[in-house]
Amino acid sequence: MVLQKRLDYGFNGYQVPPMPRATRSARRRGSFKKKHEGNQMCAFDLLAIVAGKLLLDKESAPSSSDTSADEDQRAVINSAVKNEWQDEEKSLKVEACNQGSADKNIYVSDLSHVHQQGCSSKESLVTQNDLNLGLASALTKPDCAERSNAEKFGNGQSKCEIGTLASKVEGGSSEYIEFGDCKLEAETKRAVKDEPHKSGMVQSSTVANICNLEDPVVLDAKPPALVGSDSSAKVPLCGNHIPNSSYPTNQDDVNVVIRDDDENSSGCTHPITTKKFFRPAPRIGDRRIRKILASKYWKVAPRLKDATVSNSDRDLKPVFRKRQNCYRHQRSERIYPFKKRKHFAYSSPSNSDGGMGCEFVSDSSQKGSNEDASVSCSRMRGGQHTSFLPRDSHVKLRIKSISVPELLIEIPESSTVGSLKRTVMEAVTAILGSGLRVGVLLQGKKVREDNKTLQQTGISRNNKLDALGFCLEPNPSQMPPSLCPGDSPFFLQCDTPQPILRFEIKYPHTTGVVHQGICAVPEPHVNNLGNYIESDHDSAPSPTDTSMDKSTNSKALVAVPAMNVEALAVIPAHRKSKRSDMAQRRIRRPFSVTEVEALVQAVEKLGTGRWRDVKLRAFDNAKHRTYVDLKDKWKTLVHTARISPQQRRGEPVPQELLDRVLAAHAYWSQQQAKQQFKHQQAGTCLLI
DNA sequence: CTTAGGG
DNA sequence: CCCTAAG
Repeated sequence: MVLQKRLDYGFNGYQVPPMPRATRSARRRGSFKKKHEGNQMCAFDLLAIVAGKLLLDKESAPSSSDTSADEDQRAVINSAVKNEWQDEEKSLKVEACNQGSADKNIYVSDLSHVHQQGCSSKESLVTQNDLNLGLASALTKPDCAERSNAEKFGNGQSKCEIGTLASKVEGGSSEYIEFGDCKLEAETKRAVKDEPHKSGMVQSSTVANICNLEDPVVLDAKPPALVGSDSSAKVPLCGNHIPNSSYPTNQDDVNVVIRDDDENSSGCTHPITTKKFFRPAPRIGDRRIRKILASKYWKVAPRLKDATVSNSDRDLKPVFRKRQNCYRHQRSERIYPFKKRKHFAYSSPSNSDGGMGCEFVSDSSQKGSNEDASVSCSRMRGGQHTSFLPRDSHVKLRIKSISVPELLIEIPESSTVGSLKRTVMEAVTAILGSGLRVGVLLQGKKVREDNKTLQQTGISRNNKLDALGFCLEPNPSQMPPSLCPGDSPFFLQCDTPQPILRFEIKYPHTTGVVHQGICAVPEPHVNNLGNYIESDHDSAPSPTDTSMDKSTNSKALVAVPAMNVEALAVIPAHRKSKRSDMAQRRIRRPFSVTEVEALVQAVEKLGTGRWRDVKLRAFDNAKHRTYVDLKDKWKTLVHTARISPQQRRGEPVPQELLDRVLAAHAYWSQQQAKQQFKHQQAGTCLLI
């Protein structure tokens, strides 16, 4: 059992931080380019990552808030939940909604799917004020004592309503770990984060296993996508619209499912598993990121290695380390402007955007409907294609959801929040940057014949397109040969038949608040993971454990038919992944006169060749000013001082300061010249 | 990582 | 501000 953790994210105008700067080495390799600009992750991506897998539903929220509507809505949700959790492996449910404004509600849950409704699951959440996201992880495939409980819960409470848990957990204590602008609830007791001051709020979460697994077929006929059918769109799914009170409350049940931190510390609940899974990383590094691709790792972008660089600090002399840390920290604290990510939902007109399920709409006048689809992602509405016009064969589809690769992340408990942020960001960046491919699913089956026409394939406006879906898959071409599917049976056996990246946040020591990963992993898999993690992430996992629960696989397949390892080989891996970029240009922050003065003063004292010292001396707490920035500023100051006042721009710098700049510059230039002269002298002397 | 410089 | 070469 991997996860009994309940996580909560409270998003409130979440601003997506930019990808971390590329490391120097990365940049040197030319793997880091500005072209990445504009490909920022959105909060939702972050969530996806954190959750390991998730499903995001977006619903247009009508203004209506009447009770009966809510009831209906709830029914829909319940249905959705039921479907979503059909598979035991699904362990997370994330929900979010855009408060107040009745335009967007987002529900996120497991399955590595992101359902998009309306158009913006891919839209930056940043733009959505008052957005709250709630994520709850539930138990997964238990094999210990809790399993029985879980099953009991799952079966007995299979009809558990989505709001039930919310109400159950309500009032529970919770601790949050700041995570970006969102908070990660470390405590397991509550699934819902309530923000009273907000007009809306995250309303509820669901726990895995609450649904019976008896009929997997149902998924095919009734994909998750359908959950939020039209009717649901009429009523806000989240926020205060749904009275929590109306849901049964059963704290006990919640407890059963959700693991408590205390339990973890004692380690009695899942002694073996947990320990293996979260045992402290030997010495690999402060941060390790593992990405597992179905049966193997997806090689993490080179820069991820940088994360381990910090380890070397330990070997450094204290002073030196301090210095490095200082800068590292500084960099990590850089603030980047947000840019809407254009990854899937809005870009790549040539490819259908990834998504699970889509909506076919008759469109007699339009062609290239795929483009439209990407722009207006919305829920598939079964049987809504009523207005088809006979003469036009074009199909218009709206991709409502998308499968998000999973990631595996491991990070020491002692890590800073900042490093956590960076880690996640790096992982996401690596994934997104490694190239994704779109897979097409029909009736739950992968459509591999790229050359077939839509009609031949059965994707036509005349057919029921309920089961049409898209998914994102790692691009094989981006993976190291050794990591290609098929090479290692190991992961093929795991619960993740699809080339999804498994992402987990792990805390080596089980004493902390959050020890559990965020995604559900079957026990066997967990063990393997544990071993795996021990090794360097470049090494291939050893196929030691073959006792995987195949039944799990099948379930997973049913639930997530989109991802099929084999499919990877089918699709040509040609396109050079347009790496979505990782770092973004920092926002421009003009120096204030005060800063200039401080700079001038420091330079007067230290000279022009010791920018690090200048930084430490005068800008030690200005995390956004790097020594390079200071150096550059000095450069511009000198230039400014030399040009006529009329040519100067921006906030005028007092002439007095400029004079000092010139003076200092002249002085230190002279000193520098002298130094060089001395060196030359010495050199010549030696030669002579 | 820091510096120094070009862009 | 970014990017790189160089130390």
